[in-house]
Amino acid sequence: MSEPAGVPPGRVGERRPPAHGERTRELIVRTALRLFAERGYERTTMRAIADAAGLSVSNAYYYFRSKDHLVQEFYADIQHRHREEAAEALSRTGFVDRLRGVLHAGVTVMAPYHGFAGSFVGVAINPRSPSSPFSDASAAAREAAIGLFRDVVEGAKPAVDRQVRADLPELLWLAYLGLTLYWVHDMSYEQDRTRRLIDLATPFVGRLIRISRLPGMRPITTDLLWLVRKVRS
Amino acid sequence: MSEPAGVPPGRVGERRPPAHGERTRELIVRTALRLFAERGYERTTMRAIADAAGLSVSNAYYYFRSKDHLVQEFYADIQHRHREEAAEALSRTGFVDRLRGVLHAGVTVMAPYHGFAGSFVGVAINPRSPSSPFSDASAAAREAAIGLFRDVVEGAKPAVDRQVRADLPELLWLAYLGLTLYWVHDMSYEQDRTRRLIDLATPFVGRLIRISRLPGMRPITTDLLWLVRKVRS
DNA sequence: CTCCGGACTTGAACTAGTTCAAATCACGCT
DNA sequence: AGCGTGATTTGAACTAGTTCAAGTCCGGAG
Repeated sequence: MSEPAGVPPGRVGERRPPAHGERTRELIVRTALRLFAERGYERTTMRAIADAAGLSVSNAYYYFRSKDHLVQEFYADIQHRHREEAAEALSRTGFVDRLRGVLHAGVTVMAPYHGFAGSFVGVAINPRSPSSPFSDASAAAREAAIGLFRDVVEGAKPAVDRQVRADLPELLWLAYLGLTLYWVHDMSYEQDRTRRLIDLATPFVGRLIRISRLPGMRPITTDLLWLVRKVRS
Repeated sequence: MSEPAGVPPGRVGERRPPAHGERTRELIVRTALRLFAERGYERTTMRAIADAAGLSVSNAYYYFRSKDHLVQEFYADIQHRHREEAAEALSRTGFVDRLRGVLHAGVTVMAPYHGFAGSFVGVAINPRSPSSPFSDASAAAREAAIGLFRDVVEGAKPAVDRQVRADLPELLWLAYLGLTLYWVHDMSYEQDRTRRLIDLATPFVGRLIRISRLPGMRPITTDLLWLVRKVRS
């Protein structure tokens, strides 16, 4: 599994001296993303990608160690667009409004890929896969995603209770991963169920957070947060 | 994707007139399971399975439409052994004790497969896969698994609050799926983290259930259950 | 201009899941 | 015993991800 002799042409977030290959690399990504959207992941062969980009298959493999690594690129792209799509929601003030908006933005951005997202998730769920959300390789994308939820929390007015503020972004991100799993399995028209889940669950989350600081609940909240911290990898 | 001309040699739970092929079918399953345990999923090729069982590859495909379908068989096996391993825990009385025991039993049974369980989960998470826990094909296995948690709930003394009793088994099963995901990603020695999570989280679940019927909590519990029902496929 | 090393490309193979058309086998019926 | 039919079985191909060894290309050193 060590890097091939040639060169490791850079992970997602990495910057290197501008080589000529950068162009080719981007061409491959763009072509792959287009074909994924057109025909789905499994039915887009590496040969098809190479053909459509006007290269040889082995050349594509010079830039991406495997088809999985292309998926990683896909995530980076989605992540980026999620941020953009979420901008409007982040201009609101209420915590629940912000959270709901950001979640809907995520669903909106992923929508075109719903048909074959299962394949992607299947790849990503494997701890060994570079595109696993917990892998070192996707550390950058993960930080960005958690950062989005940090914005949700920190920009909220009235401010979120201090006790939970630190842990909440990561928890929300985890919940978002869960929501994605739900979405993948959601076969309703235009994934309406997922939309509805967001609309129903976000006020509930807000309520729980508000309740969490009532005198009677404090010890439970404390214990739960302790559990969460204890259990985090 | 319709059945091949020959015959659909039966889904997991199905009974058919005892054909000769039944033997062969079981031979394949046993061989595959052994090889999976020995070398993992990906490195066990269909050719290797066929060789070890003394058949041709295409013959194996006569009995199993795909490698994924073999995974389904794997789940059925695990499920069965989970039940056996859980027997002792189900002889206890306290809800938390029972739940904890059943969860530990699950982890114990899965342990030998931890190294490559990621591949299995990756296959199963795809809604299209027959081995998805939500698929029609695994309805039987799913019912059995939920049944296990129903036993946990219904056999508990003192009895679990009536309000949540109906929904709890399915929720616990979902939580168990989540626990499995955690376990897959748990790289600690002998998955100790997962064990610890079980030990910490089960009393917590017990506490939440007890609290849920306090007068102040009732409306929240009701709303949450309503949400759960609304959101279930 | 020429040469060198590293960046980039490529066609040909290799592997493994899957399919297919053509056997072969088993067995009840005549 | 001979036959028909459906159940089994098989070798050979096909597809697609991946690897490999052998180039080709390009920019800077001399």
